[in-house]
Amino acid sequence: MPREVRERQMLDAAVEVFARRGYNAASMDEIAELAGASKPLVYLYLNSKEELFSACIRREAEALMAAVGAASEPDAPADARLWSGLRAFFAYTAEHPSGWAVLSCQARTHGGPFALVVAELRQQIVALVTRLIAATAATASAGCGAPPDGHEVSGLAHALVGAAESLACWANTGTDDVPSAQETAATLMNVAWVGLENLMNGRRWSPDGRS
Amino acid sequence: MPREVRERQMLDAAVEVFARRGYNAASMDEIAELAGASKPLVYLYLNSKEELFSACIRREAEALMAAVGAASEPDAPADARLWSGLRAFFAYTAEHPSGWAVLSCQARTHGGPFALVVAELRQQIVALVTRLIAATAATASAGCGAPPDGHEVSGLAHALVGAAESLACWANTGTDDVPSAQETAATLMNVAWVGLENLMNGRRWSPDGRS
Amino acid sequence: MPREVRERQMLDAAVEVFARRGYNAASMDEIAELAGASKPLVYLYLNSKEELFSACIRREAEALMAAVGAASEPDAPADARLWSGLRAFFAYTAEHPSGWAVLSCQARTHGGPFALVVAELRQQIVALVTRLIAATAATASAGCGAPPDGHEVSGLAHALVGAAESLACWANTGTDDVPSAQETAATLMNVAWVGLENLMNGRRWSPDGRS
Amino acid sequence: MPREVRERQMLDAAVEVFARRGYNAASMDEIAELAGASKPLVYLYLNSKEELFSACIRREAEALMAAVGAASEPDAPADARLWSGLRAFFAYTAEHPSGWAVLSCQARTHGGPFALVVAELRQQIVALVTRLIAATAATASAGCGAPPDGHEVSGLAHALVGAAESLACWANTGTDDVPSAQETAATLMNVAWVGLENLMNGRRWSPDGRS
DNA sequence: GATGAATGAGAATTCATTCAT
DNA sequence: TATGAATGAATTCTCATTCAT
Repeated sequence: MPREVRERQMLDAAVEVFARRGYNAASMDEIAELAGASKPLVYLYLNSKEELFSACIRREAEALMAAVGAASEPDAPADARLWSGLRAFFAYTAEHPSGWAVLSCQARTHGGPFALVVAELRQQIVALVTRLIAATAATASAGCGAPPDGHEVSGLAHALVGAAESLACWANTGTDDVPSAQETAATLMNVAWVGLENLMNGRRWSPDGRS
Repeated sequence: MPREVRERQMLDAAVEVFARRGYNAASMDEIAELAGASKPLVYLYLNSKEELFSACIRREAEALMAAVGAASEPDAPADARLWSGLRAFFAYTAEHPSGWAVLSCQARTHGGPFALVVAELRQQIVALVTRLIAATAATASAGCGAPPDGHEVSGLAHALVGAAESLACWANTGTDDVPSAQETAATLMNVAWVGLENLMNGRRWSPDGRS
Repeated sequence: MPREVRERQMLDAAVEVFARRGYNAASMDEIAELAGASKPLVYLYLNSKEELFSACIRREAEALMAAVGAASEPDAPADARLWSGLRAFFAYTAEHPSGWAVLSCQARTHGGPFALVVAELRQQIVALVTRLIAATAATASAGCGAPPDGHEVSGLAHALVGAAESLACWANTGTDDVPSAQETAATLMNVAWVGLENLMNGRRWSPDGRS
Repeated sequence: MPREVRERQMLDAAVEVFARRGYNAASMDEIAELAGASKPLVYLYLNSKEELFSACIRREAEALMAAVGAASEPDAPADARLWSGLRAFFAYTAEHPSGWAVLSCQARTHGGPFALVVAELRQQIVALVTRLIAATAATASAGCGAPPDGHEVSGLAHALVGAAESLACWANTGTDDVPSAQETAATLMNVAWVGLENLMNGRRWSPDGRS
């Protein structure tokens, strides 16, 4: 069996086991067994548990970015692109729960290199969303009001991404009657869009009274 | 030294170590040392690593709920209560990063009993937020429009809680220029409030055209 | 069982096994078993294989130096002290073959800290022997001839120590009809003493003709 | 590439690696890589790690014997032959430190077949030296005194060989200001020659008084 | 003649856990 | 109430060795 195939099998198995057990509790024995290979072979190809984990994170991060990136037609209006991206994000995380679990939960609980890769991934996504929101705002405000405050747009993007992450994570834990992926995407989109509109119109909530 | 004090010290130490190392990598040796007690004593009081972890989760969950609950004066208007709750939530998680880390990250990565406790906690919070939003909506809509759809309110609550969780988690990782707790609370409040208002006014975003 | 006793047993076992198998082939399992303790206990007391080996070397080096040092009455004439030292050296190495094997063979084949300790031990012994030879020379030459050349004395000391080491090592391999310890000591003493006398009298061997 | 050449490369690599790492720590991977061949080929030619090691020892032992043997013109006087042999020995060991390290250190730390080959080598050298010393003695005593005692000659030979071995070993460890090979040879020659002379003249050192 | 692919066995080390005191 | 002493069971990782090609 050629090396490439074996390596993919190993990564698949590793993602699965890391997601199920967490980094520390995941044993190389279990990974090797699930991959249908012997432990020495895993070490021959992937050197160590840390490198294996690292490879998993990189692969999953790239796949997720690719999935989200592929969803948006570059020429569509910004809001449509945001919508597509959200749907793709929820669809992908729903279809690859293990990969998403590794990215969102496991990788973050480890300092150093792992967290960095994930932080970078998140940074990219936030930047992308910020751009989309800003573009949406520009489009929408064309005929109506004040341009939005950059800082607030950024805050909105962070909140949106945070909500998306958390909801995706939550949806994958399974047991509850969580809003479906499609529903969730719609709600988020709604919040983002209407929130944006209000921001443009200067409507705010403030502790001491309504704007 | 009375048992109660010792036990608290142990739980404090355990929360700290679990947060720092993760469940598996946390060693009973380190916990015992940090607690200033001998290992057999830890076992005498808390039986096993799992029970110790479980006790940590329960204590932290209750403390968080208490902090959030204490923040809202029951007679204040709903939006003020939501605002207070959000501020309390961010304040508490910022002041107890270890406890929050255990709740949000460590506990979720372990199947079975642990995740259940956390799920329950979340359920309570979502329910609370849903009530608050609904009340806010009722108040706000008093003189203006249609009553909000329960399902959508629930979606909004989920998104809000998700965003809050994720942002709190993110804020605790520290290194980046993350919006401050106060700022974040304000942004979330804004989104929730204006989102709500729009929902009441029937304004929606939909894929095929603006409402 | 008190810790000190256990630790000594462990060191005894370790010296034995290191001597028998060599550093790398020695397994902690075998050492623990021979010490009558469990492996974790060995690690608890002696931290790692390297530290265990290091502790063995230090202990054996000190014991050897002590044995040789204790043999010589400081007020005896230098040649008597050399004689006592040689006998003590051969007696000790014959009685503690494992310790000597570790010092002479195993420790030298490992770079870094181990070799350093052994090198230091050897340095001390060579220095001691050099002093003794020089003193012997001074005594002997009192009424007869030229003072010996320091460099040659040093060379003689090196050769003597080298011969002693090698013969002790050889004697411990056992199987052959090797000269007994006592005999060997006598031969070496003879060589040293007469060699010295000749050196003082200026008699040398040279390639192109006899002295 | 013809088999013979390959085999020599493999042995060269093996000697190097065995010397550097010791028998157990030497890995067949490293040897194969250094030899520029694949591991299966090494196994095809040399069957196993033990056989490979054995082959190394045999080759190095023969080469050393050959070098020492080639140095002495059979018709020269015995002392000149001893002198030539010593110089050749020190020259060879200095030029082939890895080979000498394998012979002197690695091989001895392993029981069974390996030690035997080395013991045999040593036996041959001791025998040769004994013959040379005896011949030297015969020559020297021609006109002067008692024939030397065979047992003592043998003791002298052992001491001489031991000193030579140990000094060669020591010289290869490098770092210290060890007497140079040439110097060492001279010192040893001197000791041997004058020791011998004294033996012939019946001068001895004895514990209870000078001869 | 030569090798990429593969593994069973065993190495050091750590940990949760329990007695005897 | 408190602990020093002790361990069985796992974990990561390495290595000599063998096929199928």
